Amino acid sequence: MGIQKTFKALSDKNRREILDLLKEGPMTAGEIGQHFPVSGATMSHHLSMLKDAGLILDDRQGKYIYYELNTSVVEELISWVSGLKGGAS
Amino acid sequence: MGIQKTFKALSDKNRREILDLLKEGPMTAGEIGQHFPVSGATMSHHLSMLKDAGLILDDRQGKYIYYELNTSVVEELISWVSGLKGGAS
DNA sequence: CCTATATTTAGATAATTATCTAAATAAGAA
DNA sequence: TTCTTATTTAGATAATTATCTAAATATAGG
Repeated sequence: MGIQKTFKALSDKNRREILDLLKEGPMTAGEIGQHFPVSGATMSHHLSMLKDAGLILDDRQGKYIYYELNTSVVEELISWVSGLKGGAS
Repeated sequence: MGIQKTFKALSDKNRREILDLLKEGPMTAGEIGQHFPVSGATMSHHLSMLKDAGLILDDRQGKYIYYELNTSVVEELISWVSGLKGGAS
């Protein structure tokens, strides 16, 4: 994964809003898509970037793919950002 | 400022490395530039984005402009990221 | 197997961004 | 003022990215 992909993923407003949505719990790609004025293909692309960055996990259940937050990478992020405050590297 | 500019600023590796450098203390644009294989104009552009995001502050002293970390925006960032862990929005 | 639904992948295009060179601005020193 | 140095701004270009439509894949249910 790496911090580069994480920040790239978070640099898009739609993707940050997807994460916000997923705070409420797992949701299918289609359900997530209903909250945004973009095509399913575009939504799939955003989900793919978030997944590649490790920020979300996917879980196929039959026809549906459920996405959920992966908070373990959030820890890594907080650690990086906190490092900015910490003082000399 | 806003979280959008902050994440956009952090989505570039060079800019994150500039912040890393500035952990050691204030530095002029020229000194920062020496650490990267880019032109002065490109460095100026990166510094401008970091400044616009509120991540650094500038302080002209004669011919030089010193840049330094601005940790107050780092707080805002940590808060946003922590919100991902926190539970329902 | 065939059809319908959910999602992704492929390919194209428009917008954004990183970068460069050249020119402009700012400041100190001769 | 003129020259030199530090930095930014302007304008152009190449690379990246967000988005779309159309086609492909995956799965469930007749």
